[in-house]
Amino acid sequence: MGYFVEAILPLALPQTFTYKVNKQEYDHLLPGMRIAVPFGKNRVYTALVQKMHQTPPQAYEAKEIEYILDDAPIITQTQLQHWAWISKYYMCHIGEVFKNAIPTAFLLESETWVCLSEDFTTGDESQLADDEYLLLEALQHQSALRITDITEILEKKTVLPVVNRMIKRGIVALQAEIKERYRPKMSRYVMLNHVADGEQGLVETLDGLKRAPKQYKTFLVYLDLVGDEPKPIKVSELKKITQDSGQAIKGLVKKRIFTEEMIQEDRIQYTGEAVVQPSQLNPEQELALGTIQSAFGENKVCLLHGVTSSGKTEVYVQLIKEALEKGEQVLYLLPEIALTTQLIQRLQKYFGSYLAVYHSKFNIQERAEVWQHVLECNAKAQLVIGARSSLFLPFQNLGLVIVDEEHEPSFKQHDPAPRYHARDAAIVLAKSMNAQVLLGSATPSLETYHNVLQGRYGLAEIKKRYGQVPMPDINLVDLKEQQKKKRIKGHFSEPLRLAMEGTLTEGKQIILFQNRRGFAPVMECTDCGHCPQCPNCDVSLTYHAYKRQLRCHYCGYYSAQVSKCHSCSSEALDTKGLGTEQIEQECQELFPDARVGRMDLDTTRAKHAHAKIIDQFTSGELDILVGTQMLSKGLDFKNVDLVGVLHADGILNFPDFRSHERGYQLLSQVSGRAGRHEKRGKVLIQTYNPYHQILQQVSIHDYESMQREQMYERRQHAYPPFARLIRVTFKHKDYSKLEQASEWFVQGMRNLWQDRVLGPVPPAVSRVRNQYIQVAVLKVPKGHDLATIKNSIKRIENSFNAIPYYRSVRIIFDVDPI
DNA sequence: AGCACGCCGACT
DNA sequence: GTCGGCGTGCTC
Repeated sequence: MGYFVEAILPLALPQTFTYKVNKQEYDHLLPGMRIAVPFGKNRVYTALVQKMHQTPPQAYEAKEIEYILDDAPIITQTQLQHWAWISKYYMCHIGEVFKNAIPTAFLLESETWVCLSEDFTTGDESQLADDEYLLLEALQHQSALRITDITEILEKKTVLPVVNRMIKRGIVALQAEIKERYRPKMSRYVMLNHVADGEQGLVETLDGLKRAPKQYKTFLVYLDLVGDEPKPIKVSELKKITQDSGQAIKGLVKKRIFTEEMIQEDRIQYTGEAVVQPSQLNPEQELALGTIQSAFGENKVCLLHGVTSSGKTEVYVQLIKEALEKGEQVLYLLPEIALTTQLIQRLQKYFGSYLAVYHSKFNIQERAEVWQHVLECNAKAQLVIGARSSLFLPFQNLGLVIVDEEHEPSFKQHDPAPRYHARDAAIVLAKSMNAQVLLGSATPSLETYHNVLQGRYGLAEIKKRYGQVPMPDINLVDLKEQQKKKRIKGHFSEPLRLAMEGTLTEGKQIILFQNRRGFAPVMECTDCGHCPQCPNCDVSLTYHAYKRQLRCHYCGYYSAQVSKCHSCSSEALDTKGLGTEQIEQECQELFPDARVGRMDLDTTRAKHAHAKIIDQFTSGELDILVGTQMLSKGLDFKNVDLVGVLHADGILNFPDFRSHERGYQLLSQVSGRAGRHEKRGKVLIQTYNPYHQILQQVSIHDYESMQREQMYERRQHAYPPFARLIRVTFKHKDYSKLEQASEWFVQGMRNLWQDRVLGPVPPAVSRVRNQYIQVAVLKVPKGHDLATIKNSIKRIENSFNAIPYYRSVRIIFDVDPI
């Protein structure tokens, strides 16, 4: 007898682990609380209590827990069940779900510290080796050192033998310390003091500052930055604009015109109250709302299929409002790229302080805070808007889930495990909590649409744009013909150039869309055709003009630009291909007076670069914006009249069964950026194949035909939504071992499922970070029991791992891969 | 997943 | 002879 706890550790291990607790701890602990537990020789992990019991383990002696971290569960029972579902459905370990689901601030990490032993006395240093002496000396200056510090001090990789020798001789000792990972980043902000508030106050204040020109200027800049509502402004930002050394601000604080406060970064945006009542719905929206509500009445998931800028958000707002009034929690899921300040500010106007944002870009304390609010059903986070991971928040009283841009592939987590689809997991979660689910899109995924056609989901449609704005006028430009007539300059056809010229003269804005960085320029030798390759991955290096470097997009490898061909030593090197950078340059050459901006992963990796470019574009500081797909989501630019797609074929011609569906979605979404207000927008799509079905369908906004044709194809070839896929990826650095091993595994699968197994084949990029890759796919037709099949795959994996030679090959399962 | 342990080649 | 590489096995 005794008291035990089953603990989930944040590791990719199949089982839970059993620890011993005393009676008192046993009475206190509940499933969902965190505990610190010893694991292995020298480590401590934050684990989660899965359940309590009194059955001692047979095969080993359970260790005691280190201590308890919570007074109450931070994970609900429902959530634990949902985690179990995710780990089973997506074939991953529960520990991986745990690690991914929880804000990192909740996962303490143990760190081993080395310090001088208590019974060490100076005097016996004489027999020490050089590095031992170095370590001792370092410890006499600093009381404790991390292993990584020691690695630096001794300038070698393996320092543990040295440390161990010294432990044996009683000179040093180890300390395991648990530390909180998080340290909030505070910045100084200033805000208008209440005294100076109001029109009257402002005038008086300005009068009072007449004799302090620097302060006067600073004050004006502040007013300019805040706009109508008083909010704190970062001191460093203010300083930068006013070129102030800090004296002026100090003066203003001293005069009590400003108040000073330290505010945590990123937390600033969600103050402020609801200021606007939701607007009246138009008849189409009203109708859609009714349909949605009746689907909810039958406890059905409902799809809201509304064309771009049909005002789907207003319908959401209505539903959210109703749920909030009932005191229910609401989760609003969006793809990461659509989580822009634009949308958040808009929702904030309606819901004010009920709104919380949960998103990986926010700091970990902020996330931990939202977590707490949700757990306590606090009104401050009654409405959560976030990317896929917000699915894991500890909702207790969830009433409504909205999955906006439901078709977006980024709802599926790719790496690391759990490789879950947020939309699908949200539907499962909502079912278990009796919450309603609304999926929204202008271009629904075929999976969802299939469910609609089958009658499983309800369907509400809005076919008109909001406020009588007509759908954009989409034209296809035949590049082949243009080429024949020699009308192409760079990558711009004549119609596109003319349209751009016209738009610029009218003072309107242009968005140019160039899909994916895969088309980034590669260096090529014009003599022998050689093109520099990444030494670690199976891809060509791409040329980045702004740093004059060749870079690998897969592993980050880079080299200075080469001046000679490695293969034939010729100096005739040229960049070919089509990247956003090159388009930007060409734009500048064609329209020297236009102000051109660019947005892609490279320009926007820096923290606020993204927002800055969008701001510049919105405020009219830029005329032309060149970018990748991140431009297609959630942005509402009022002044854009023209959208140009430079090379549509690149979107349609890649070898994936979803490429046509994806192409339709992408092009429709991008086109939707044109003419969102008043005037009818124009879209020009350049292509070598203007008769392509998908392009034709895009140009007349014919989702219906696209859907019907694609469904037919999918049914013919037994692809989703008519079958489920399970992808198995194999990775190893030894190519021939990988080949043998994957062949062995796939043979095992083929014995059970014959020709429904595809592969193994190397993927498009067959080596990344020096690891070779093979991929196999199993098609599971609808009606087969997925759980049984997964068990069989797991059994094959077990036999596979029993073969020592194969065991080092990494196997990754991806259920419903995207 | 980490991380220790143990075996083997390549350098002082 | 030690250093550092990598394969193997274990973690309650």
